[in-house]
Amino acid sequence: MTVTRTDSEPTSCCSSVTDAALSHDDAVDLAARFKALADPTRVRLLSLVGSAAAAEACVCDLTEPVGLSQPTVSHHLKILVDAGLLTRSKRGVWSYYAVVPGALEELAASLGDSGLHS
Amino acid sequence: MTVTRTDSEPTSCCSSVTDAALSHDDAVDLAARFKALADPTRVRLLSLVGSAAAAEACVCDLTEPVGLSQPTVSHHLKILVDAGLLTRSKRGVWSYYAVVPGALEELAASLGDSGLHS
DNA sequence: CCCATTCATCGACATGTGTCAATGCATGGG
DNA sequence: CCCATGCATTGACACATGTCGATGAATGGG
Repeated sequence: MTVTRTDSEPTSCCSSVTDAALSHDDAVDLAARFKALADPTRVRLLSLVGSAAAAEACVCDLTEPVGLSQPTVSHHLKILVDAGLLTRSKRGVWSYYAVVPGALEELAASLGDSGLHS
Repeated sequence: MTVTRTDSEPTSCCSSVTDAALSHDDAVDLAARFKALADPTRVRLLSLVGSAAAAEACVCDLTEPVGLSQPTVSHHLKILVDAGLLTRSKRGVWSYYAVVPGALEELAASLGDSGLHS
């Protein structure tokens, strides 16, 4: 449940938080993605997947570094996938997670590209 | 309570999430700041304050746009201040809030400057 | 065909979070 | 000196969230 941000192309293209007063819907959309990053475990998982040698990682490689149970790790990974920050590709018995290209950059742009004109 | 991120200069200077595996403490620090943005009301408040004509706003100017009670707005503003995203300056009976210069840009850098080398 | 492995889902629990009404606390005007 | 005003704090409540053990589902090997 939660966000289920299936795809939904960016509701507004190039607005940053402090550029103009955000609409209610834009604020909801932005906050939903930030909420996915509002947990140390998920930030760490994103970091682990993104910095992996093969640019992807399976759950079995992630449980030990974060020190949590497998169901909990799967739970966090699902949240990151639903937020559009990770992708999941199942090959054989393994589920490989990878960072969505440009997703973090887009989020960063929504945050602070207002600093570019200062 | 919550974060009480009084100041604490950035524990790590120039690391982005997907650059290398974040340490546990770095992940906690990053997630704490993202948590402040993990609510639509707070994103909206940040937007309202940042886009205000005088670059600052008092509580009385913010309650009506977000459609919440005054205590709730004060609560959210306190969270944003504790996260180091807003400053509060009291003049007379009014409390004026302003966006901390560079705070959002720094957060954005921690997020996605890894995209610059792609 | 059976079993081990990998992962997702479920149910349950403690804790955290957003919200409000009521109250407290300064400040400034009469 | 008293009172109105703007804001912060408190207490309370419903709800969301992180975590785990147990279970289910799918794949691949013997």
